[in-house]
Amino acid sequence: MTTPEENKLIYYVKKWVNITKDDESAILSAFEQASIRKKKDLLVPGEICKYNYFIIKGCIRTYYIDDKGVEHIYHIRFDNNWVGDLESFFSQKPSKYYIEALEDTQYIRISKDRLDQLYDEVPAFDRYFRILFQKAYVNTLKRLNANMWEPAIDRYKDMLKEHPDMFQRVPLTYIASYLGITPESLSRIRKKNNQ
Amino acid sequence: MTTPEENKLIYYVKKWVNITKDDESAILSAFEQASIRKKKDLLVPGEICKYNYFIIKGCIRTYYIDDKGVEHIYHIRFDNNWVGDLESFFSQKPSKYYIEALEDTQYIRISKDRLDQLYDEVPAFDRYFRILFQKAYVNTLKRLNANMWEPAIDRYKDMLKEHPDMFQRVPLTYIASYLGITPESLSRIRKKNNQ
DNA sequence: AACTTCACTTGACATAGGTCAATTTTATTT
DNA sequence: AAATAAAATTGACCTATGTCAAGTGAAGTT
Repeated sequence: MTTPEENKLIYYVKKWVNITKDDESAILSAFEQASIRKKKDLLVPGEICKYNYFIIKGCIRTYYIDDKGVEHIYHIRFDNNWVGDLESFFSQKPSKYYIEALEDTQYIRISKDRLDQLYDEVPAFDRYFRILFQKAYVNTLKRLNANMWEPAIDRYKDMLKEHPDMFQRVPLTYIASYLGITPESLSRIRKKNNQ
Repeated sequence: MTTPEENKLIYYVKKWVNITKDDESAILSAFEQASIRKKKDLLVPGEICKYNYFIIKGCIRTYYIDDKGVEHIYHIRFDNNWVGDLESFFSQKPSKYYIEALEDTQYIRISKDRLDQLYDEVPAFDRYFRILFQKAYVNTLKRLNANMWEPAIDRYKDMLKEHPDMFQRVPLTYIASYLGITPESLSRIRKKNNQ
């Protein structure tokens, strides 16, 4: 009944909260499984973000395009991570973002209504997301701090250390945007770092 | 039994989740009320952040001091907001931050153990914090975006618009740090903005 | 009221990183 | 394999913001 794909979510939920067998099946039945091909969009600006996505395997980026036509990347996420435009998802108002697959990607997804239902059915799931958001918030504060007060080369070295896989799987242009610099600057930083 | 101070918290909790009268008293009994004078610290680096604080009235900043001795301000918060070093609070490991009163401040506080208890007693409180962290996360992403991709003058104008009170209550030096610039730059930006 | 400290402003100069344009390298498509 | 497109590099130059130092003003303290 439960595929290995879905069980990956259960595995990660159990890392943080206790759930019963009943909870497990309630959770699993709330998700749909799907996949998307490289370069295709899960969401484009103007659309409402109807789902919250959990990546089983693959790579997803979220970004927006500013007035001058420049892309700015918020997130690049791999296996076993959540993605979505939370703001649009929770308000059910149109999004400003693109959510795009950078690799062929398998995911599971849950709609807002279904998630709200699930929160009522399985209070532990409320707690799971409380913990998840808490961690996401702390991490984003750290990223903010690094972007405000650390030079780009330190942010680059940090990423090399924390996410070496990123450089295998994602073009440098995207990594540059995620780090808050231009591709040219990243190129120069890498050159300096290799000498 | 319940003072007006404590009821402010209940008022804000009720904005987001439904709670019973029993829940209300469970919540209220979990908090202690206290106050702190201007320029005094709720937390200094090396200490564990034992409490999460809800400001009833006053102003609190959180900041750290870098290797070069420069202060960097994360948050400046007024009445009806939460403050604390979440990372230290949840891990119960030593903090890197100062949490300091910028005005004489009344607050209520809750310890980690008591909060964990409360989450079990009142599942709605879990949900309340889920929603709170979710919002904090989205807001921090916006702040990150602004700091990465918008010029300082836009961030300044934004603050003028969204938090005009800030300029009444907080020295410009602190506002500059919060905006991610030096006091000198803020001074020049303000000059330019007035002409 | 005088003293001291802190907050703010201004100027001269420095620098990290951005911009634009050309070139090379790598990947994708036919 | 050739053709095309996309990604990455490099150089010359620019700009926003930082740094350091001096000066003025405002606020808190004795």
